[in-house]
Amino acid sequence: MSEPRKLEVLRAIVEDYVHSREPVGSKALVERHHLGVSSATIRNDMAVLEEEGLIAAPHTSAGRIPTDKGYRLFVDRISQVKPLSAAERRAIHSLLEGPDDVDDILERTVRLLSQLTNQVAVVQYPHSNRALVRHVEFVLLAPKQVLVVLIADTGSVGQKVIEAGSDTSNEALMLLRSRFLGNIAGTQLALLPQVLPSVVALCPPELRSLAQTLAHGLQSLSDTSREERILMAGTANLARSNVDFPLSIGPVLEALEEQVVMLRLLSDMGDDPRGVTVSIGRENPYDGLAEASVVATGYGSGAKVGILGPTRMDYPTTMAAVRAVARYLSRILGG
Amino acid sequence: MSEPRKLEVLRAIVEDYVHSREPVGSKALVERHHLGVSSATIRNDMAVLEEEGLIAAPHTSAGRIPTDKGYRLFVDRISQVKPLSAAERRAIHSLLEGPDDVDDILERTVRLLSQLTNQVAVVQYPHSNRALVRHVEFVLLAPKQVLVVLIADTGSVGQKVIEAGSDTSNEALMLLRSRFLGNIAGTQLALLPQVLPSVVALCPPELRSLAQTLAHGLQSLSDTSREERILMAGTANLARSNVDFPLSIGPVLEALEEQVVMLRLLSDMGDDPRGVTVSIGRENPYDGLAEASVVATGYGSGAKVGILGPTRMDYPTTMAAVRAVARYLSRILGG
DNA sequence: TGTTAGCACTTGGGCATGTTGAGTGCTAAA
DNA sequence: TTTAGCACTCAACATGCCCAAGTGCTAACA
Repeated sequence: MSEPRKLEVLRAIVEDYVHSREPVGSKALVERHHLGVSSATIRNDMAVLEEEGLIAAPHTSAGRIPTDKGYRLFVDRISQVKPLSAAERRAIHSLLEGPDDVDDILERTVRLLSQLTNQVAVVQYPHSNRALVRHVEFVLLAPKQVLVVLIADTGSVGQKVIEAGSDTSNEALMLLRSRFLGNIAGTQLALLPQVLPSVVALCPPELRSLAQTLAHGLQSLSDTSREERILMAGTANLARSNVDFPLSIGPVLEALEEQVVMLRLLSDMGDDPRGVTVSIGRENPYDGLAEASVVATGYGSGAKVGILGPTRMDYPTTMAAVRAVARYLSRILGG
Repeated sequence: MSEPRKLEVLRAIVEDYVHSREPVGSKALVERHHLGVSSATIRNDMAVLEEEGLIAAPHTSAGRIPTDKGYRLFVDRISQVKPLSAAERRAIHSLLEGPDDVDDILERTVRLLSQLTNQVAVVQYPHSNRALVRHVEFVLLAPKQVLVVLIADTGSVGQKVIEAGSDTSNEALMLLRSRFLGNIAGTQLALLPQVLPSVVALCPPELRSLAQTLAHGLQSLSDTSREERILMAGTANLARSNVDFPLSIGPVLEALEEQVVMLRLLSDMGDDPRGVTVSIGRENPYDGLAEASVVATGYGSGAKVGILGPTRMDYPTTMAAVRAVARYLSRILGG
């Protein structure tokens, strides 16, 4: 058997199966694709493919379906990313051009991506390493409760309520606010952990403890709050794509609800700067996603966008959509 | 037939069906509940109930299942709200006592409620009519782009990016900020629409247009941004509860994703201050929820909490959980 | 008048059986 | 290496059958 034809057969099987949702047999293959050989030859090739673990037969006399490994090879070596249709490009343009809030943009992005791919779309809040401190605000909510607000020049706003060890006055907060602001305005968020201690040291001794608490709050706002959130849309697509045969949708929904799981999933995926990364079926670190694939890529300075869907998905088109959306996102939000 | 027994039969049918998921017949009924009569009598009663549209038979020789109308009567007249178990009370206490962020509290609330009821939990952001303006911030993001931040004394933070008509300087924003702050600090958010115009009028003519834009931004932050958001958790429960027979889960997921739909749904439900409100099956204004019920109630100053699940749910227990959670929420967030 | 026992009737679900068609693997020839 | 041919396998579907659960009705009963 010739190597190129073998790949061609695999490609045909994947495409047909994705399209029809049914195991594909040798005869149907030669009819739909004009490979220049007979069904018997295809059968031989299929036997080899099966031996190599690239395809499998649900039962003795049914067609073959791709295995995770088969999809993997398909994605890595065969499929070429399809260009988006003009209509899709237009959709991306028009939906993402409104120059609004970061939150707004992200929300529209997931929506768009889920509609484009008919899958569940997920986006991580952008990394803001290079963001600078714009403003700091301390608001006294209760005698021992302070709301800490950190505003970056990128337009992202972080907030957190913290507990003060002892009663606090508005005056003290005013004072501390100007101290902090004077010293860290314009500083990179990423550098806060290094800068904050010295600011605390400058504060009057009687406020030192409060300052320490506030600094701690600011720091946690700077590194975690934003980057560790995700947004998603299109969960209804899960139900749609599995209308006939029951992929267990439950575990998938559970995974989607656990932000921690999704975040780990996304960050575990290599950050291939050339293109999108695909994680197929059991390659996923989470058991509930054994029948699902994730297609994701980075945008901006390292955060992820992507989709999640059944292993049986149209990889070329999906990958194209994810890549395109990520590019626009990078452009809009800046590197 | 005696009226009280008829109701008793309906109650028994509902309870058995909720529990077993299977149509319940006359014989099984007399066995499991010690009504003092024979199955034949029950059959007669059932015939009457069916005539009144309270129960229905899937096919000729199967048991009966409650109709929407049957559930309605059950909820309105029969079921008495069950007290929560001690364990459940404890769960509510411990999970909601951490004195954190509003967002934090709400997030934990939906989680708790979904676990308590095994349904999808939904909570609307609290109405903050009585909240006072604590702070206002304008941040220049780009020459024509300003981030408007509004902080209330309740700890809620609203933010929005707006487009300025012409180039803007930091100095101008500084000036406007202090003007605004001086005039509206301490004002009720709900009163902003009345107060803001006069503030704008006080600004220097050359900044009047910008001030107008900013005021508009503040106003939209005050009335809409927070109250029109919802949080939800437990969508995976949808899949679980319908594992055997396929309630079309797709439309429900779609509804859940559309915040607008959910918001309307919640606010359309009467604001019965005495207890929880239930909307059953086709009573729901949204078609996709024809096989679902919503159990909700108000908390704080009018926002809603509730759950969504299949019509075949354990109403008494669910209602108890919703009510209990709402009470705690009111207590924590203050009226 | 309401309740009960008895009985004929309906019907979905389970089961055993038969049939069909798609698809395979193998062999022998080209 | 490819191909035609053929025996074989097996899920899916259909058919017929029986059974159990459940109903509605009628006639007797308290």
